[in-house]
Amino acid sequence: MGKNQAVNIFWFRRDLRLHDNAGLYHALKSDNPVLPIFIFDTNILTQLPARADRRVEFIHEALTQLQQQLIESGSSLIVYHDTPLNAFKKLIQQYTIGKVFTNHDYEPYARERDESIARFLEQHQVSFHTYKDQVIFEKQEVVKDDGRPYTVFTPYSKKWKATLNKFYLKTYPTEKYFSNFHQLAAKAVPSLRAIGFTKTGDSFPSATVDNKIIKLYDQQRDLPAIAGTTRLGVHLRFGTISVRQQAQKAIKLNETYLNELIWRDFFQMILWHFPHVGKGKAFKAEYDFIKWRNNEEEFTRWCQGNTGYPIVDAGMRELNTTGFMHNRVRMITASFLAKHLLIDWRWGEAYFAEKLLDFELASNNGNWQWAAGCGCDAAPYFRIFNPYLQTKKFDPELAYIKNWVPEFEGSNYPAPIVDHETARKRCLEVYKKALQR
DNA sequence: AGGCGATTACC
DNA sequence: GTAATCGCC
Repeated sequence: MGKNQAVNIFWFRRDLRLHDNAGLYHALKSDNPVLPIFIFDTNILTQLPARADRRVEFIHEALTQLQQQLIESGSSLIVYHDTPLNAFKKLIQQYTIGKVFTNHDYEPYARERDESIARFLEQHQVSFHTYKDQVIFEKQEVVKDDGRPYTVFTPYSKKWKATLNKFYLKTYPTEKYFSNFHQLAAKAVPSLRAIGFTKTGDSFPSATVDNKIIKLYDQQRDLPAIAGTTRLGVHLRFGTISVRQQAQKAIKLNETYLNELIWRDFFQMILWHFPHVGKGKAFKAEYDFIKWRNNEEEFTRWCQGNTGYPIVDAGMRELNTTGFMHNRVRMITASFLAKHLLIDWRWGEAYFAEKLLDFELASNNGNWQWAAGCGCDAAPYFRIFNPYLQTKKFDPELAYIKNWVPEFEGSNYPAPIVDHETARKRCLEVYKKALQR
């Protein structure tokens, strides 16, 4: 134990599971016993606006489960509450470390973090080994014939499907090697309170989903009144399920659902090749010339679900109440903010980022840019959702609206924040002006 | 992953 | 009158 026996480290980040975990598999097959760690990154936690945070709580629950499993293998997770650099400084003092293993993360902050950790480890003669785990294809694995990245989804998805074979969906049989975890006395996972947070009292979606939902996915996914989506986003985000196993199900059960998983790869790929989109820039630079109105009072009404457009308000209230919003309604509310209200899509992106349990930077940013028209393969600027027609198509019985905005027919319900036709024309003018430069 | 107005087709 | 089609935003 301690300094004498060399260990290798497996660093959990957004892959909070023991099964079918690429980096963990390679760690367990390596030359030393594996010490599993997790770092509550204070660089991130101190930026969070509230002390009750659904995502921190989700991670905490996932860690508690990991810990139980690790204890069964005679090992223990070591959880730090610090900056990653400080955590590794402590680790190096305490242990003789040969190698550090972890899985890829494609976000701008994560890339900088991993580069600095790699440099630090190198100075201490520790090698850093990283693996693809959270997507089926990453980086350069699916590119155009000339080697450049795709920026349009449909041809990307065709190449994605053509490239796919069993090899890419193979699960990593980590459980064969659990005896290679470093044996140590159980260490407690610090409480939420110890890392500066409180309970939200919310419950989280299940990590398993009825196959029927996936089978009917193409028919029901656009109807917000129906529980027709998987709600697995958060589990893919934090790796409490494996994307490979999920893709296997999708291939068996529903191609439309598989396409959603491909969108997820697509936006991670876009973020990797075009990191500026994750740093506040439009994918299409000319859209950064749009003169946003940015009316703060209107933004507040949008946030609170008081725009006088029932389908928009229903979505925002679902988000505020539950930390989830149905995807069809995400598109409607996003389009409404950018196009009807002419409020900078980045305000909306930030609001979703704060509220969504399943928040994923790559997908959230990609989809907001899609809705605002400034993304790769985006909705053309002149495609402006009509909230009433969207309601007629996707909530014809008004069941979703009645659930979240029960007063929508009463005299207490606000008049529309802006007339649809007026807003539509205004949007076309403002966008046109910016794009005609 | 649309919507709108005009035109045309059909009753 | 109303549904399908088209060009444009």
